[in-house]
Amino acid sequence: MSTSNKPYHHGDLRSTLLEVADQLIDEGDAGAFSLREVARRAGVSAPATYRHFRDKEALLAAVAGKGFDDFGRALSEAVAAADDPLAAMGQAYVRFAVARPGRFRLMYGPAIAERGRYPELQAAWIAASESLRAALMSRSPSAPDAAVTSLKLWCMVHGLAQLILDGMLPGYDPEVLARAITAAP
Amino acid sequence: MSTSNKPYHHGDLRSTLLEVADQLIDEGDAGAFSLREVARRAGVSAPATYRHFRDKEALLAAVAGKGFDDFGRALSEAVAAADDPLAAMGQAYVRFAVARPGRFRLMYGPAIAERGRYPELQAAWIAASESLRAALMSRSPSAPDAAVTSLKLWCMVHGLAQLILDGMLPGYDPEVLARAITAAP
DNA sequence: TGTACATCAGTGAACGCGCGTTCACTGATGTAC
DNA sequence: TGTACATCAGTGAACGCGCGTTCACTGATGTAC
Repeated sequence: MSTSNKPYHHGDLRSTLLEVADQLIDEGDAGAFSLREVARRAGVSAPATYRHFRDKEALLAAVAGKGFDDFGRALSEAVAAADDPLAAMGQAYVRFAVARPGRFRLMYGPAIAERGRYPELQAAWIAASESLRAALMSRSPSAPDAAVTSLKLWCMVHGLAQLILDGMLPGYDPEVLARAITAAP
Repeated sequence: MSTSNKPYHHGDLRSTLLEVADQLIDEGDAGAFSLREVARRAGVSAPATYRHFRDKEALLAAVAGKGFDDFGRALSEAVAAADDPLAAMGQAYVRFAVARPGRFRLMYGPAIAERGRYPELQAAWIAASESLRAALMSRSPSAPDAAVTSLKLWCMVHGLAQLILDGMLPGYDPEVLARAITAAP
């Protein structure tokens, strides 16, 4: 079949579905995401998605995996170019969450019941967590309590992102909050 | 009608619905919550719920409000009895989340689109945040950067709770993590 | 005490909906000879 | 070059489902006289 017969997607359908799903995840209220809507936007029938993903959750897992890829990249880029790697990471972390709340919630939230069922997702998370760890350890890499300090910092930054997304800090600029939180003591 | 005709709930239906909904919110995977299931468990027809709540979201908001009441109470009880109020609060915070993840997610998450539409929920949150604030300020109440320090601590504790619920810290005992995080520096 | 009446919490039936997933199929593409 | 055939990505129809919500109703309860 020629490309002109399928005007709504170019290249392989799998990538198109991923892109569309990645967009859709950030629209409307939570739970508005559906396989059928993804197919509709890709200009394809709903069953066609089953050629590329086992089921709805597998598609979500793929989107989440892509999310962690982007996340890791964003973190390490921010860290690489910064004087204060930790502060840069914190700001990048929060910026990532604020830019795409639905994607962030998908990545961290309960929509995917067992992450262990998706090796690619697992791998993407592990890769991202390496970038994260590097930034978390940047201030005092060899202190005896480095593990606890890292955990504290991660919780702090992650908690800030969550609280902002959940509307618990209304009226504050996320960037300002992120800077305040990650400022060197 | 006599009480014996309605064996599944005692006292006013509104309270029964609240209790049942509060239980249900922590069962199964997210999104399994439905008005119809709540009514079923209360031994009542689905439309009966509309005598007591405008709609599904209003019921959820009521449950969330009750959640914040309990939350605030748990925090201040923990704080009151402790040598180290901050550590006690942190542990109570995490314990609350771990004990009832669904309820915690409902309270903080996006299930209720606009919290502002539910004055009781708003009030419950404000009351709970007072207990929280008291604990957050307990270590250095008059330091010049008390606001930022409080925010940091809140983010830290909240982030830890979220990361545990989201399965990002598998294999660790939540209590131990909470203690580690809130230990005095 | 008895009766007419208003109130109102709860009922059962029905509405329209969109969902995830399955099924048998079609028709284009690539390959073997 | 031509032909028979296998492959396989995508289709349209259909499945069964449970949902939130509305509607006209019933029947018990409380009140006024």
